[in-house]
Amino acid sequence: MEKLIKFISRYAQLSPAAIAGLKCFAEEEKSKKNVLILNAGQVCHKIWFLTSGMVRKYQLQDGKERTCWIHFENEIFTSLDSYFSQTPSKDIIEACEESEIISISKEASKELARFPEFLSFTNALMGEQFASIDRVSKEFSFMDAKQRYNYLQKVSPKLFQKAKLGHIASIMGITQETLSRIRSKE
Amino acid sequence: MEKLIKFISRYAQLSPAAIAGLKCFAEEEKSKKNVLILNAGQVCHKIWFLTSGMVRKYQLQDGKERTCWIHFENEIFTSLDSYFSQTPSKDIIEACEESEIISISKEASKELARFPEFLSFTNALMGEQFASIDRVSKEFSFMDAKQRYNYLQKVSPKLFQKAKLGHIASIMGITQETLSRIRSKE
DNA sequence: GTTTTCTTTTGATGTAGATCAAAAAATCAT
DNA sequence: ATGATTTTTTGATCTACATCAAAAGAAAAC
Repeated sequence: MEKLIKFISRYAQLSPAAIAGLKCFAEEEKSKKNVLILNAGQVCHKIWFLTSGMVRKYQLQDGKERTCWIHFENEIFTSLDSYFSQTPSKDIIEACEESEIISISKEASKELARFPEFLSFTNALMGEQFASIDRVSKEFSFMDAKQRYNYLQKVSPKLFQKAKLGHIASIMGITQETLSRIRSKE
Repeated sequence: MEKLIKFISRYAQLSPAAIAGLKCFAEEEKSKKNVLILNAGQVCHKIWFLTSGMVRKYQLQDGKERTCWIHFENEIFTSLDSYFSQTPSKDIIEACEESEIISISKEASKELARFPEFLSFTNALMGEQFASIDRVSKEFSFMDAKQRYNYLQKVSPKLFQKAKLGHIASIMGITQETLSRIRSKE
């Protein structure tokens, strides 16, 4: 919980009351390796904070897994589409290894919105995420495979230390074979 | 202005005071054909509503124009990245034809945030945009050129009535020649 | 109504990355 | 350790789309 509070305070100063509220509404959970945190078809009611471990978000497309992103500790994750539109999720979220997560439900968020600091936190976070999604998705679309490789190594070095090749390739929008060949030519 | 109020009331019920505030802070502008609304390098301080006309958002990449999207009447637009991160824009926004727009500056937004209806409008809008960007960008990345063509025709038929082939192709992430060939095979 | 300019189409050729198949390497279970 | 399973690499071939070049068509200017 301390890690989450520290995370939030990078965006807004939390009053003791807000911290108490957070402790009351946020739930700490553990998830074992390969266990699903969210399955396709479910409506996503929560936003999660990853205290420790590694979590993968992917979709099934024609029977194939398409990895969207892999999160590491001190990151926030959810199924954006499902959470905000409250429709069944296409995203599947799974723990890649034993992970500790904190969940905040949509209702809890509404309660916490009574604290203005919390509201400015969520606003700042959403703005940051917006900017980041917009920027990264455009930059990515201009790059070829090699450039994406270099870019990803910069923005998420942990990915290359911990994730499987196939998953990294999928994030890059290429096949595992192509990524293997890129790597061998370095 | 009436169109904007109507647009907002799809998300939140506006009180007479909020409407008065909006009329006070929102600025109506006209933009002639091929005039830039936002240039690359500028920090974007506004969100715009397009009352009438047609507006294109693009970036320059290695001297080439890459069209991100084209907006039509009753749509909201801005440079997401620049507006939310307050960094110089890579996006260039231009009126493709004589257009009427309404601008709301970041400061005006802050003032208007005193009206809770306005806050719930922006929250709902941001949530919807989030969901939409997340969903569309993923769906798009799974599709080949022909599928993107069919998809775009569904979600933005106006695009095909009014925009140039080269711009549509650019949105699809392909060359104009390829789009021309796709069209000829229908 | 011609000429100029801009937009779209058509053709020939090139290439990044996909697909299929199988070997090699690494990890796991017993 | 030893075999079983998973992950990564390597090779051969294929394909969707890019690039370059030029013709055809449409729109704008005079």
